Amino acid sequence: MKIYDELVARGLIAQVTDEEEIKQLINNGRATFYIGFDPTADSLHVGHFMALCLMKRLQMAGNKPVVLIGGGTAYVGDPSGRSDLRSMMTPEIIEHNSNCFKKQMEKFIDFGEGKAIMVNNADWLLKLNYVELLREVGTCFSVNNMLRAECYKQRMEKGLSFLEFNYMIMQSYDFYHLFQHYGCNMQFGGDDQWSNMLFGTELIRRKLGKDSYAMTITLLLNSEGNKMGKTAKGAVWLDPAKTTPYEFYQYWRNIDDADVLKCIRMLTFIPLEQIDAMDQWEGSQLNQAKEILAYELTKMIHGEDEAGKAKDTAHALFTGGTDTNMPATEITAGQLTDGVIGMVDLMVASGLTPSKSEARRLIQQGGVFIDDVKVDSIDTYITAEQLKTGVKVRKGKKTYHKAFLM
RNA sequence: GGAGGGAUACCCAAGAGGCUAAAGGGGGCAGACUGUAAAUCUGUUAGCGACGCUUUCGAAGGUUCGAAUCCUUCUCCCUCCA
Repeated sequence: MKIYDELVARGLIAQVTDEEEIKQLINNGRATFYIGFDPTADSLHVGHFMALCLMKRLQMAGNKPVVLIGGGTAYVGDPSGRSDLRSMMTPEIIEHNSNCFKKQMEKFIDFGEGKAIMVNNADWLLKLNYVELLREVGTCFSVNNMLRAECYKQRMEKGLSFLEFNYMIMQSYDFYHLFQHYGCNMQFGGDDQWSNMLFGTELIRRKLGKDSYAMTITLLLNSEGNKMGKTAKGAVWLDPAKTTPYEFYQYWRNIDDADVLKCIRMLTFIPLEQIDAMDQWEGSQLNQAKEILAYELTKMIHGEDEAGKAKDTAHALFTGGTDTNMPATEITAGQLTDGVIGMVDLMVASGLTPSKSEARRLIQQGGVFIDDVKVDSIDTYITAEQLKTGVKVRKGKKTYHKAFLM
């Protein structure tokens, strides 16, 4: 199966400008394509991961990826998919985030000689002169058309600042720049980028009279139509310091039935025939599929060792065994009073609850367990002896934490 | 620049001098049921030395025994006119 058909079969492609042409280009490894990543945080998240996977797949098929770090566009801020103004980032933060992105990407994409390149649009965008830019590309953009773009429509009611309105022009300019200087003839991105990307191809056509192509990746939505990779606490990060491998594993392990196969198809490199076989799975077998998904993804991001550990830990915890890999907190002697620590304080010390009030509430509702025995009073105390061997604190059904005394 | 409207907890949204730590919904968390899923039902959802105390209704002042509610100034947002 050719790469393009595989992408379609995996459900990765959302929209394309010229299907035949794009098919030809990528199937024959003749595309030089770019995907932009704005450094809005100090770690990549699941959304970026999809784009990187696509990049990897295309690279394996002989195409040349260009990773564009949006060090310049981050100064402006993309209004797409946002209902309010982004807070402006300082140059220092942008710089820092860009570096973090770089490091994480190098794990996925082979930046070897001639294989792929990484560029930063700060290198050309920040040098632009306002009036010169207006004269160079200003006539190529119709405000009427821009306002019709989906990404702005949503903002017409809430308000859209001129700063953000210009984001599209910056992104279009990037494509134009890369087309000229790096022979980049294709742009990929999330589906929310579609209008920004189209204006890029339009700019190239008007300025250079050449064709260029754009393709968007399906947004990873769950069965309820919300973006995946987000939790109440924020994004699911790829940086192990922000989302531990175990948490990462658990995120996928706990996914809805309805979303498992879709995720396996879109995110893993498991051969399609194998995935098609899983399509029939139901009930407890489908539960197995979640484990496969969680393991595969954790392996890709954190490596085989970490994935194995996460899996073992999960098995041990959920089947009642003991395991040393669960998140742990060290209690110091100073936190003890008369050789004991109150259950409420222990909850807070281990980060299981943000406040004592919440810890109390949780205990009163019967949601806290020590070594799998329900804690039935907020006046429960844990002794130094117990802590020396380590106690397993469980909050609810799924959150485990170990506390021990050094 | 002018005329109106608005800002309430994680989000949406009621409240218009004491009965309000603030209705309702969403989301989150926990319990029951389960397959570490979904759906459903129940509880809970500011903090703390906890039948009490402290902080919280955009910000700062003021009136009052008492303010999310009344007054003054300021900040931000929206709509209409220019």
